[in-house]
Amino acid sequence: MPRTIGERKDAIPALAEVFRTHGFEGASLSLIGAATGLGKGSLYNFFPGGKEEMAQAVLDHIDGWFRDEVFTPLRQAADPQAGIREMFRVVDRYFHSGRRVCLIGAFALADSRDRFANCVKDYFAEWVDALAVVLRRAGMGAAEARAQSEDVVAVIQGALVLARAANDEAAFGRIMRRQERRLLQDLPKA
Amino acid sequence: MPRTIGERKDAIPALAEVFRTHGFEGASLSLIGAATGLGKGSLYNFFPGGKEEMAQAVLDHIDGWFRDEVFTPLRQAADPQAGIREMFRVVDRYFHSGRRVCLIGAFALADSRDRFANCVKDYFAEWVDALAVVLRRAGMGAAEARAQSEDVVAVIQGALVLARAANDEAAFGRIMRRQERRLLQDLPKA
DNA sequence: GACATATTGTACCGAAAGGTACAATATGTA
DNA sequence: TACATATTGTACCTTTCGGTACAATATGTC
Repeated sequence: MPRTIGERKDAIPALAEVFRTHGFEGASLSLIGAATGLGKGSLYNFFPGGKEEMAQAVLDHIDGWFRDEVFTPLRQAADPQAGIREMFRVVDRYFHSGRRVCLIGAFALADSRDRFANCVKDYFAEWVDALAVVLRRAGMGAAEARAQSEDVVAVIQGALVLARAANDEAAFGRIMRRQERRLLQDLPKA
Repeated sequence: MPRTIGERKDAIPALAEVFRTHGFEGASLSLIGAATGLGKGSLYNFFPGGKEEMAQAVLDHIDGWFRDEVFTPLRQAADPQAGIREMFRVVDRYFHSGRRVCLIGAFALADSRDRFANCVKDYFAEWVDALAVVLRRAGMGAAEARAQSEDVVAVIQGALVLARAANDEAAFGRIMRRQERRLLQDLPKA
């Protein structure tokens, strides 16, 4: 039954890049067409809801990726310390060491936030929550775990802003490494 | 000589709000007209360069404001501790305790960064630099002062992202207060 | 009041936006 | 090969975009 000349999900990485680079408003259908190599026919075949559905698909994909590669591993880490270290490693890789922007963070600042409020909200809430879980498992009190998690997630987003503003990818790595060290130091001694 | 029915600078706060809310691409001339109460005639009379000049004027205004109210007071604070506390107070007020977004941070994430690269870059560089100056004056080593400053500026930007993403203004205040406390604690004892 | 200059509203422009319609084509199944 | 379905390119639609032209008006100076 499936015709499978192209597939909807094949377009998602290219879509993500376009939205990351130009934002929701700035990502015109002609840019999207160029980036994905798809004409309007295919685009509206795969995403009948137009741009909004395309962006939603990208957000869902990112959500899923972070759940599988970051949040769940964090929550289930056998060794909390190792789990935290792994989170920083994976996140650094995901953001291309600061050369890549967080689409959800960018959407949060623009008025596209209202359009995708649930996704945007849940993404950060889940991240903070997962990190808090592993910190508690490392022996930290509930209140401090929550506070530290909020700070870490915030600083990661801020580091992306700073790195891109200064056009200095190295800044992202510096900030991430310092944050990792501080967080591990603040862990109760085993 | 000046006709002074309206004035260019009177439009800047409204312009800033529009760009903050909708981003550069999203701020259409009709939105701008509605927000400022000015028709195209006036708009292009005051800003012959169009949208780009309007945004540039807003960025310049923000730059100047932060220089006068944040950076210079920081650098010249008689008492470094008090200066730092004052910075957090002024910044919290400026961002309406997290209800208001940082236009320059938002521009940094969007592709408007390239258009206004110098402004965006200098804003953060100056902030980090001014904070590092006061930290050194408080007795901190040069390297650590720089690192701490970078972290603080990053976390402020990240806090804005988080607060807006979660639609939870209180988050901004929480993160700011924790950061202030941590920074003051890390100061060398007098 | 007359004049030069600043300010403003309106009409208009070409280009590009997002989206729709649909005929042409490719594919898998029988 | 014939058929049903999925995919795709093209032409086209309306609306809005940023911007320009310019006549009308308001203002200050003399």
